[in-house]
Amino acid sequence: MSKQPLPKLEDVARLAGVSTATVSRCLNQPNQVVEATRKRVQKAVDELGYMPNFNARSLAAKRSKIVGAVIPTMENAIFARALQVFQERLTEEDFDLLVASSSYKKEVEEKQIRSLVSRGVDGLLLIGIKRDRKIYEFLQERDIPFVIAWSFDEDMKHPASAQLVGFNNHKAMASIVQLVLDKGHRKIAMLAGIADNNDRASARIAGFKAKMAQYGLNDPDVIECEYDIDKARKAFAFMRENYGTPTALICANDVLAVGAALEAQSQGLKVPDDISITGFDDIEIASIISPSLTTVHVPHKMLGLHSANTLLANINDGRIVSEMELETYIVERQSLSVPKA
Amino acid sequence: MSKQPLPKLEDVARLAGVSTATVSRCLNQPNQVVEATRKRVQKAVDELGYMPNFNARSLAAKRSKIVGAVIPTMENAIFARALQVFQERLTEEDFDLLVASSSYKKEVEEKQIRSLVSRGVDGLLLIGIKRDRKIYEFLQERDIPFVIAWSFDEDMKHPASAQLVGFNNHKAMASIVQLVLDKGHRKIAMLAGIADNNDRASARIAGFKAKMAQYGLNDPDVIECEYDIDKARKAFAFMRENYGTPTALICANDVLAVGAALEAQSQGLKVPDDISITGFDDIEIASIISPSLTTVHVPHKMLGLHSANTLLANINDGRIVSEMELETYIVERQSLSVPKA
DNA sequence: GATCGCAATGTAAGCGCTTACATTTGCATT
DNA sequence: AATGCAAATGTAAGCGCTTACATTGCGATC
Repeated sequence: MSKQPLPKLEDVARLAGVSTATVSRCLNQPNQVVEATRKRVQKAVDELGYMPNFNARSLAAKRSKIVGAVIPTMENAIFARALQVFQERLTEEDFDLLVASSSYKKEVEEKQIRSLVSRGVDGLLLIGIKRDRKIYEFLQERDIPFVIAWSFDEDMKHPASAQLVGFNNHKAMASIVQLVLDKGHRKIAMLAGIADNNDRASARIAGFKAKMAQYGLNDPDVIECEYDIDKARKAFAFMRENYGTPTALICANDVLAVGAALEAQSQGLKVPDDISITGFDDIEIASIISPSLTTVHVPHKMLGLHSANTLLANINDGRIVSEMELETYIVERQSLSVPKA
Repeated sequence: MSKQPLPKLEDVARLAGVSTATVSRCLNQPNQVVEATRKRVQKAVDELGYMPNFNARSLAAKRSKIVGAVIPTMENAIFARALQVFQERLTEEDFDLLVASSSYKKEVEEKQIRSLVSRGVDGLLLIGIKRDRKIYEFLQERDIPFVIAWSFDEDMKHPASAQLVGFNNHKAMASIVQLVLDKGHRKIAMLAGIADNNDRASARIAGFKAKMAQYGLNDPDVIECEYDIDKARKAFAFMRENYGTPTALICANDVLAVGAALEAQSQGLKVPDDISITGFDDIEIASIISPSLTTVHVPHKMLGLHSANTLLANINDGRIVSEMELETYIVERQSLSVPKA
């Protein structure tokens, strides 16, 4: 209750009989201070229970030791887990993490980015490439290091100052479509994510269509749907009613695939006997649902880890790792088989 | 590249022909400024693309508009989702969120709390009650509002300054054990969380044992296990080998239950025919695994929302909501049935 | 029209640090 | 012992805001 004033640097300096500059150096560049002094200061710090005020430090030093992350949502395990690793890595270097989620909304994301920058973050983690040019300009003007994670599609324009840590969504999707085609499927539809303002979603759609076109299958059925199990169920039901039932359904992520599989099963379809379903991401749920999901494994931990490393290298040493492409691979499980005769 | 100096409050003031105090008021208490001036200032702000420096603001105003959260992990969907709601609510009030995760480690958590406080957070979200007295003293000395979420067990000592938003873990666990007993099971074991330094885990164990004791079933088998599917599988295998197979297995959360169910099935046991399994949390996976899990529904969104509200009421208006007990309920699905004859 | 009271605005002192620059110290050289 | 130089420490000017307090302006009141 008393709320006695907290000790500040000056108090430590006085008690230790040194100047504030020396105390500050003890805390920030200890090797510049001779051992005897350092010990004396440390003693004073302990005695007073001194803790630095990071806001004052950030203001004076113009660096905050805070990194910001704007992700679509923590509800999808793929982001939650990547963020977990990202945060753990940051913590190792004494950085803290400010998180914001945009719910895949462009304007929200923009606001969040500005807010985090106002907070003085030393770096920023962003998901996906596609966003207003003015945001990138904004970031560049202020010299804020940022990494763009998750996307790595050649054809995508990205600002020179960006650092990429991602995978090729187009290619990964095409590869699993190839697998489905190899199994003999031709009547293939896609349950996609909302492509608007989402380059991963649109790259996956493009990958699907491109591969289909290679087999002369033009204009395949594609329905866009939010990443939500219930919405996926409804979307799948809608698809069956309006476009008929494909022999294989490609889903833009595992959440959609789970929704579709559940709906298919509750409509009496056997998966994969009556309909094959594939996912994307390889989150835990993919191996637990039955039938387990054949899906594209996205290296989410690596994404989180390398994003952190890239950012830290830039912030701490000015080292720029401009691009890092990670590999995906297909995990074959039970939800994909050859089509019924 | 240019990195021209960013406009500051003073620049805005000069351009608008007012004092810095007036600009500051426009930004923070606009109603104290007459409309004409406000417009003029707004124009200057737009013209310069001015953005306030939050570190300077926090330093001067002694409030940061940042709330911190230390959670065990984002890997468990129950926390990720609660955090998502928590963050969304904070964003509505222009607060940002600093997150840290402790991996259930006491010392890590302590360090994180100190770090967040050093950052000048206006409030703190903590999971569970049990922690060193000195941490609570630390928080009280600094007048940091904090809410303790997830726990709400009567017998637990908690500091007067704490605000609780939780549910009764003991009671909730006892209730599902009751249900299992009602089905006729008597050979019941528990796959528990690590009780050390985790009051939810220990309360759940206590709830289990207390209910068992009511039925004269003393010293039931309890194995503690980290919340991880693979570890749960191994723990279940270990349990069978060393203690035999119960007719019902109570799990301290859904992750453990899923692990146990998968292992049981891969060992040729039918769930629930050969062994009933119950979970706790009711995360998405519980309804997706087959057989779907009978489990305790934990109102994670409400936990996130009310934690945010409680904190905001305290920070913004000094209003103290000291306790808020949320209800859990059992969701009956397929993994629990009567024991085999 | 002088007086009062309140609302709007201005002045300027910090908030608690960091760091450029100045000064002192200690030590090797001569 | 005098000299020089680098390493250690000190001095003090900010960093970009907020806010207590002082001042000004303006309509209402007598």
